[in-house]
Amino acid sequence: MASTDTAARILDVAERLVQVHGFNGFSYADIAGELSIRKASIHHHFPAKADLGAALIARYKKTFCGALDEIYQSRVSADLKIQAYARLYTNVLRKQRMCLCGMLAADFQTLAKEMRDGVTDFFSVNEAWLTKVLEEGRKAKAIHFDGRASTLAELLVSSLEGAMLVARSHGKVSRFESVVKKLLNSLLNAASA
Amino acid sequence: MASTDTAARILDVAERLVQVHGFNGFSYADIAGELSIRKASIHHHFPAKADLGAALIARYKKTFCGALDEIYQSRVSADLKIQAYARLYTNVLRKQRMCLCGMLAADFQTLAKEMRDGVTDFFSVNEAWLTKVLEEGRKAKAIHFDGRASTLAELLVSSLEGAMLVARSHGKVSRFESVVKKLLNSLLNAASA
DNA sequence: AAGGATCTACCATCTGGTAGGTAGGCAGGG
DNA sequence: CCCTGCCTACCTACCAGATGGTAGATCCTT
Repeated sequence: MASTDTAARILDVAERLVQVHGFNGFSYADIAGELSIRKASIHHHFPAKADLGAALIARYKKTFCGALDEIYQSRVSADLKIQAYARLYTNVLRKQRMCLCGMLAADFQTLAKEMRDGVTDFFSVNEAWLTKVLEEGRKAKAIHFDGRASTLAELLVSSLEGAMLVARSHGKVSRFESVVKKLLNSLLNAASA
Repeated sequence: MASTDTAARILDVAERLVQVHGFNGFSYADIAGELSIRKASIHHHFPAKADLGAALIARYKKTFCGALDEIYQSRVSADLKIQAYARLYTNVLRKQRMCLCGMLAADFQTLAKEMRDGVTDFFSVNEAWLTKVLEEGRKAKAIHFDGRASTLAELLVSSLEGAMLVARSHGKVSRFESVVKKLLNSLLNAASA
């Protein structure tokens, strides 16, 4: 019980540190200090930093997929689903954080293979989900766009990640929101959020 | 002479290392090893890592602004100018690199103030340039869009940076290119590249 | 008693950075 | 013309602190 709890608290702190400072911008000592435990305890739960990173990605992906499922289950039109999707990003940015996998994409070349695969898969899952929603939305005439849904899905993921990245250096969530509104309006012929 | 040369070679290596590994993903020792000089020599030219980073940003910005000027001077329509702008990004990605300031935007929270200001300014300069080109293009009816040009400029920068970020983890330039084509097509009613 | 969880104490290596010295170039003064 | 002084570039050698990681003891719960 205490075990699970500590492991979860380690992941909580590590997740925030990665999202704010990047994977190479924090150390086991930072986590230990914040939780008032020893570095060795962290190594007990996550032997190497790559293990911690992999666990971080797995948990983040699981949570994110849960949110995607929930949005998908909600019986609303496709454009509202996409807007809800974008709101997932806004909520992360509100916490002054970058998307975990977006941040790890920047650190990509320095990551262990297991972590790289996790990051790549995260984006693939996102794109697959969006592709599905876009295709269904087009069929139902809830949204209108030309070309392959998958390309549009890739564009949406790219733009949202990029908007977070740039907005963070401006320190303004409002900038992110106006950009996203413009993005969805232009790409989906959707009503403004 | 030799001075300038060494400093420039240090910047060349450091630039690539930042663009590939991030600002916290390389050390003075990495640069020294690659150039077969000693760490102290690098400290001679750039006393602290933040000085190196600031010089990196300044040089990158200067080069980039030169390219922007050149595009602006070319007497082509606005949509072709925007396409040329996007090609600047493609050329960086072809070298398997992330935009220097895009990468630094990820590391933003760990940077010294001078570097932060440089990164923020880089994006502002880009957005200002795009805003100008977009407004002129709209006036000349070369491109068509609704709303503020500045918002669209912010969207373009965000999307291009994000597309680079995500494409790098997929290792595919082609993915970046198709996304950018879709982006420009959708936003500017422009001819395909 | 056994197990996991946590601790203290350590380690080798790497980090950014400093101190101090050497070699060469170039000015000015005798 | 040569000597002196100074400057820049670069070096060796070093440092304190941080890094990821390990070994082994202790504690706590079942």
